[in-house]
Amino acid sequence: MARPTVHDVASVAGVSLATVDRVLNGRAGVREETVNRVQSAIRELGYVRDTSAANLARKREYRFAVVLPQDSSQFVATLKDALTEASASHIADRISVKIKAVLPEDPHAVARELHALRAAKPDGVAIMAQETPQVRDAISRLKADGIAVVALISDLPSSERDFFVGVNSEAAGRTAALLMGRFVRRSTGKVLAIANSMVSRDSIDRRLGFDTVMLREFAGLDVLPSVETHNDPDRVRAIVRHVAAIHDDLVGVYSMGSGNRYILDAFREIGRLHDLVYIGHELTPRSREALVSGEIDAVIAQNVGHLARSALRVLRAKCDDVAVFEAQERIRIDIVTRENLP
Amino acid sequence: MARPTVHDVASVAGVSLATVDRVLNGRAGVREETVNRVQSAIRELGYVRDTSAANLARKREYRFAVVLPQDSSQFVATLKDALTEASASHIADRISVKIKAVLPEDPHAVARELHALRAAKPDGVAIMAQETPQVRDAISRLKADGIAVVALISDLPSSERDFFVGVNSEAAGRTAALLMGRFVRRSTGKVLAIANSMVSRDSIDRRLGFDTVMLREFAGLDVLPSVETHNDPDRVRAIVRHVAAIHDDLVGVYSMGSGNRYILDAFREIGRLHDLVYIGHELTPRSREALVSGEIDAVIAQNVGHLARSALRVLRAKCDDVAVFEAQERIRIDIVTRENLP
DNA sequence: GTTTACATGAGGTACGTACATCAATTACGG
DNA sequence: CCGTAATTGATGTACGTACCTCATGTAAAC
Repeated sequence: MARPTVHDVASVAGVSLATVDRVLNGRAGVREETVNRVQSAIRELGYVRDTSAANLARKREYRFAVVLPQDSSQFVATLKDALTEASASHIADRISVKIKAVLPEDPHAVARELHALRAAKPDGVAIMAQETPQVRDAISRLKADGIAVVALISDLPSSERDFFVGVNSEAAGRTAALLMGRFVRRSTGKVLAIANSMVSRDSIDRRLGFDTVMLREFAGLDVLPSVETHNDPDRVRAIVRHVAAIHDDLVGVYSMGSGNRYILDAFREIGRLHDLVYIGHELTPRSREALVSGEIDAVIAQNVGHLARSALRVLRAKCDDVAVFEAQERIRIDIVTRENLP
Repeated sequence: MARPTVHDVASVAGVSLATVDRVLNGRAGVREETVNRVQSAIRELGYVRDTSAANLARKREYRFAVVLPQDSSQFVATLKDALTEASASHIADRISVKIKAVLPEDPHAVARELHALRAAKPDGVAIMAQETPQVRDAISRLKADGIAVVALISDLPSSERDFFVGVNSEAAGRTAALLMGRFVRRSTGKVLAIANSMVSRDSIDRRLGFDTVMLREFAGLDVLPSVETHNDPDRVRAIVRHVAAIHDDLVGVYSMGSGNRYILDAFREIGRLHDLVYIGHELTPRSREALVSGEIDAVIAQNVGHLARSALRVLRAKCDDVAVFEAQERIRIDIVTRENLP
């Protein structure tokens, strides 16, 4: 009835505690035959290591680092808060988290930070960055040092990262398209797709997903070529005025990046905010306000609290070489409207 | 730097380990002045008890029970699976979960089960049931026995439950209405609101929320009086045919309960499934299929995995008399479409 | 036969906490 | 000043695991 312990395993396998310990912790000096005996005893009893007791005995401390882009975006700020909160609630689990901010759009800065991190010998690193050869290389070195690595928000698929904590951007774009197509009441018209920058893989994938669904299901709506704001208010204003002037049949705006501020401001200035369907990404204090006021119709979001906790859990699992509980770590694509605001 | 232990507290407070222990565990025999000294030392050091070590020493076992309605609904089935999975992933945390199924719609059956549970002296109970005087009373007795109680899915607000794990039904209904209003392309028409039964508080609240938003924002759409299916396929078929015949301007269906099967079947029979906007509740294998095929346009859901894990976490927190991490336990109202299916 | 390497056992200490026992100190009423 | 009760200290054991040392066994190599 009670949970079996190493003692039970030892007596069932007919060996001493020390041998069970050697097998469990992969230490040398045990004949293969004995290893098998111990392992079948483990299976027979359904023994599972008591991680909390093990961590206690080990005085284990998980030291994690999170590399985030150092930009003023509210999304990154809320993510940072969530990480801080999550690590605070995890002090009991012996997890400490250091947050490192690096200049975004500079692959060398990220690689430098990752390189610097190696010296601190953390147990795991979560990285939110664009995939570049430099970053891939730095991750490779971290892995060589035996450090757990997870990609956060943006996947780094061709790197050696252990796991990706985030959502499928293409599906997020498809979801945005579905809402756009269904929220727009007219069957024809133009849709503006606007992003901070279209060099990031996420933006590209979102656009891809968006176009897929728009073409397939809402062929009457015409998605204009993506425009880039580069986070410049003047540029945004110019673009918006230009687009609105040229296309008198503009019916919707899809803001692919997390920065909605300047875009909203520009549309508000020309008094078009309430008659356009506006779909954006990420829930921030500002986008929340805009949802409530009806300026934004829906936001495609990922729960930052979930992201933060998930990243820490996955890193810990990778450190302990334990299977990740996939169902719990699958980040959902949240659709947030003014009525289901969390 | 390192986490303070009872030893540190003892030396800072200038008392022995035994005294700190007495204070921490609320045992008698310590002068009030000394208690204060110890407590200020705890505050000063920021000491937090190492729960895993404490549980180890205590040989603590959390024995929880979950009372669910014994119906054949897929939603309850998936919830049960999620609970089983969650408890399996929590064996490491010394949590064991017993699931009890009781006849739904029978307050006496629930009360009987709760009464029977008292004998087993569990540490906590999660209850999914309608609020009735009998249930309220039974909860009261559980609480008197010092058992932690959380309401699951449906709140039991005027009972003595410690916490509610679930979503605000009224907000869920509002969300459904927003999607209905925006998905329907015509500005006038009839909307059918259909439920298994309208006696449950959840259904009433959903309907309330639904009407609020429909009236406020989509006044052209007329929501018909709620109809009850009582889970009877023949009855459903009759209702659906009747409604479709009378109202040739039927544009949408809001299925307020979790059972979509018969309703979908009936609409499919009369060939109306693809030209009606269909909004339902809860993600089940069947509703998932219907989303993919386009028969259902959106589903308002709650993540059952999250619900299950949340219930267990909250019960444990209540047992340890520790604060609940609110942000993590807030269940979101998920909007699920074919494009963001989890 | 002796050396050597390897395999295993036996036992201890530690982690941070709980809990029990008993001795020692203090305070107070008579 | 004594007796008694309340308070506090000192110490030990336990929880399940990790990790260390030392002893002993065995078998192959020399």
